[in-house]
Amino acid sequence: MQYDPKELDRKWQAEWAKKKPFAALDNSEKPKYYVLDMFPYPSGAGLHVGHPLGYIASDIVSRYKRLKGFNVLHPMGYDSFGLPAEQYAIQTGQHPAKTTEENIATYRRQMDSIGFSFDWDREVRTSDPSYYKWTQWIFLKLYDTWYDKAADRARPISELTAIFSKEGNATVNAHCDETPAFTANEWNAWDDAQRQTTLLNYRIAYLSEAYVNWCPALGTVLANDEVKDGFSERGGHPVERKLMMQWSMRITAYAQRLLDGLDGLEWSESLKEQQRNWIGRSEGALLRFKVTGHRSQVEVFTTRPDTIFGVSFMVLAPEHELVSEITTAEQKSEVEAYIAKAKARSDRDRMADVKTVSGAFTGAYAEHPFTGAPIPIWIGDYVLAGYGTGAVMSVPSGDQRDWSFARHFGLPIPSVIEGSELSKGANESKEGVLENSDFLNGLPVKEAIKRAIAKMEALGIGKGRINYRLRDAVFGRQRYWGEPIPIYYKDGIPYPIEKLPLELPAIEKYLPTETGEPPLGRADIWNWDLATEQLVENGKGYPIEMSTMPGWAGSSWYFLRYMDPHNTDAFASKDEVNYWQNVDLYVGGSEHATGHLLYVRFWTKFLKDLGHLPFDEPAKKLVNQGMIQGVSEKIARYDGYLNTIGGTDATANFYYFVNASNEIEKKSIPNLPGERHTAAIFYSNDVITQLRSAWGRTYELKIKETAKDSEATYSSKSDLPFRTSLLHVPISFVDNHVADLDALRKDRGDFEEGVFVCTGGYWYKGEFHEHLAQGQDRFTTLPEVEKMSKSKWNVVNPDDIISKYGADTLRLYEMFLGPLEDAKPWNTNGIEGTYRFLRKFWNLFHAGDAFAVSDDAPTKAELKALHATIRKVEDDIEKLSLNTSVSQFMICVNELTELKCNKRAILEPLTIVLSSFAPHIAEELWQQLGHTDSISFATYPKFEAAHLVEDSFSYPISFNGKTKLQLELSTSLSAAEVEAIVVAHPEVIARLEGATPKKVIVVVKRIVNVVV
RNA sequence: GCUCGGAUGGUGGAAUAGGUAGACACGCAGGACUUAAAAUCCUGUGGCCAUUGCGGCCGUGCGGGUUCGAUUCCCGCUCCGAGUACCA
Repeated sequence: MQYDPKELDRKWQAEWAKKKPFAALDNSEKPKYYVLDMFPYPSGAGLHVGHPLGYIASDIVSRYKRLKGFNVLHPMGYDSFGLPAEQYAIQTGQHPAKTTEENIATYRRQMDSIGFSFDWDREVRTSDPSYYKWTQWIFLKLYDTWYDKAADRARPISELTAIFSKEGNATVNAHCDETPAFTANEWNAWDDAQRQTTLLNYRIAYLSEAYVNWCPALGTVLANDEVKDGFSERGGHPVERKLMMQWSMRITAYAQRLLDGLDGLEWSESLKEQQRNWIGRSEGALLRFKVTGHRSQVEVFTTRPDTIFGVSFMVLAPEHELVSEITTAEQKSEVEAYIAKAKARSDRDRMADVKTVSGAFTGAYAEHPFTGAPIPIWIGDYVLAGYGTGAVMSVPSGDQRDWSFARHFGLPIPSVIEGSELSKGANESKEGVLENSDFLNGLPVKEAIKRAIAKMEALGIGKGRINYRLRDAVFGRQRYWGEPIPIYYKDGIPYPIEKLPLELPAIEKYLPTETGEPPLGRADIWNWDLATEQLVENGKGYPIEMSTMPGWAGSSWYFLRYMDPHNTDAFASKDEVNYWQNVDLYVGGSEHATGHLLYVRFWTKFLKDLGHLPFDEPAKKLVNQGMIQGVSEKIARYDGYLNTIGGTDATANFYYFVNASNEIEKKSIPNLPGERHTAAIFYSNDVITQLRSAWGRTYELKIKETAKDSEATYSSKSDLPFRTSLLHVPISFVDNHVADLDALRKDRGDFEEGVFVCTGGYWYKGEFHEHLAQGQDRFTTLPEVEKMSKSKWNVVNPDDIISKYGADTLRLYEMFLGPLEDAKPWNTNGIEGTYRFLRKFWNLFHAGDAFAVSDDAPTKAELKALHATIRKVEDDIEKLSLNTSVSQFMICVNELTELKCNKRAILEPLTIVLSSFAPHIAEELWQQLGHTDSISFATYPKFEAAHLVEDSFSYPISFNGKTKLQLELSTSLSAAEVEAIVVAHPEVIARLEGATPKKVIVVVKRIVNVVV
């Protein structure tokens, strides 16, 4: 029997689908282990080779843990609400549910073909009403909760209203919006509308008017983590700031807990650091400055209250609410002009241009809280409205931005730290001693900060304050394909819809309405009838919220649903939650660091606060698999002789260069006459997918594979007028007729060269000519590593690998590429090696076509090979160092092949160890070994150290740390005995040339070092 | 700018706890088998020098340090990658 991976894949995948050996048990005495992958958004493109990397790793762990006796929960599902399906729906009119369904089918087929051991009976889809019923339920809990800072946890609103009716809000220490004080009597006298309006200031899910990231092209608002450099993360459309009524989540209430919780997590340091930076805690003081001649005060946040005597001016953000109030008549026009200018600048421009200093003087002055000195108040766009209080006390001697501003506008720069050199820039160091600072003089900075805050608090002008960069998360999206927010409005006041799920209504078109409402504004039946708790025709009930939830809503709790996916009474039963607890190993991409991974922690802590969970972190251990990048071959040089009909026109020789930003740079070739043309070729692996010329023509090319003189033409699905496909040709073929090519060869060893024959045409001197040249045009490409993406023509599909080598080879090879967490370009260079390994493994069991395993007793060498592997693989899986496990398997099989080992006592346990990596071949051989049950029910073999004990060890003998010879000595010898043998050894004596060693270091079973 | 990673042969990458640098694999070169090719197998493969023999020297981005001994620890650089950015 020959190793036939395709047949084994088919056979065992069918068997697993039928017998479900990977089902997690609901009521088990076994210890649990929860291995979770980040579930995918099912895009139309399907999986590429990068996606399965993490899934393969987690699958290996899952299968291993089962062998180790754990009840393993290893589920998979789909994050199936989202923008692309909706965009596609807008273009085609197809319901997003339909395309989503189709995409899921593709994903499922591809995942099955890799042989993952998911428990598919637990699949979840965030767009399924039976799932989002609970997303909506959690939303209502968030709506019905406030954050008690005193108790440091979320509490039901009912407990808040109870306090209000007894004591008003004076005693409440809540994380909330600014709310005027009221008494119990006032509260009790209010009508419901007024109470509800007030409560919105306290609710964790709340409606408020706020500046949001508005993306006009997408017609929706976006959360901060969905905006990158002023553009939407999806689609890359410009984003602007807009004041809107919006649902938000008071995640800021959890800022400190989200920060503290990181310490106990086994997540990568870089990921924890990203979250820490995103939360952005800074300690300092909040203090108020009186504005001369006004009742209003300017409040500022500073991390350096010690530099208070270095304040020489203040700057407000242009949007600051006090600007219009305090600006003097003389300065009014200047200030207004500046505000107008600042508004016109997009965030993008503002960010790109951080060097330019700009601002305007308001004409107003504040009073220094200690000296009473007048401090001019300016506005400037380097102060952000959204951070701190939107105003700063400027200390030009201690802050570079303040320093630049002061320099630009000729404001004073008083020194407050001894020895500051202020002619070239500010002194931002936190080391140093205060000067010119009244009661702070002579104190070191850290001490002065404490003293300053104490004094401010004593005088009642300020207080110590911790500020966070983290913003509340905008929750509403003006989209169709998301969870409806279960809220109706009565006189503009929001109320919850308790009857869930509130299902997404059908609509005709998926665009916003003509009046600018979200797509749900197109639904005819989107009113709520209170009496019947039913949807009713618009106008017959209360209008329902038209925005939907963001993509991160469904993914913020999905790990809980897997525990009990079919429960209709709760998101998951208490029993299941208590048994499975949180995720033991979570595998996914680091791009979710400040989005999903923050939100899921937030919701977990929230649900813990309400008593629904016994833990407050979703995942104990998290591993980020590195991105598998694609390699795009880009033309670095192209030499073409453009032949016209009837003759060769060598004057059209041209040359171009594709630079790093994928732009084509024209380069002229000295001493060669003619017009210069440019072109770019994109291809993946062996096939060029596209040739675009700079003059707008795309060529179809017929390729000559010159080495074998066979012709190959590739057709394409593209609707481009001409189409290109190329094969590599051996470098030796290329007649390098242009001198620069040699320079290129020297610079880079990784280029490819080829020749193509063009049967398309080209534009020359304004005329189109059919191209008849054969084998004349030459190109040189350089590979460039970039993200694998459809638009870059560099996607490698796992299906191709599987159909050629089978799933086990793909699994092993992806692990063998390198450390799981490293980013690495995809290449198939080594795939033959892993395939060869599997065949060698198979051959251990077979003699010719016959299964031939003997029951003879194993030798010591065979046992050693086996047990070294048992231990190494076990250690490696715990560390997720899976590339070295694959190496170990190769070493072991090489040794067993050498030993001609075909013994059951060795091969059977080895098959179990390998089964988590290469399950198909393992199942087959397990069956051939006579087992009827799936190998996933086997037990991981026990490592026995005795088999690795050696009688002798080959000591490396080094002189001054440099190894010179080996001595085979018994391992039972003591250090002193080894030393005695070594110094008496003739070769050692010869090397010493009569000298006496100063010292001999012996580390038993490791090394001997003779110091001369 | 700041934060966090990283730098080892032609390539991907190994190297418990400071203890034989380069495991394993690819590629390449030579050989066997074959009409031929594929597949398979064998041998070699960090660099330089010597190869009539043993061998010798250098070598983990660069410069220092600690140590009997440093890819590993410490100090100072260079370069690359990722994240983040007027955050007061």
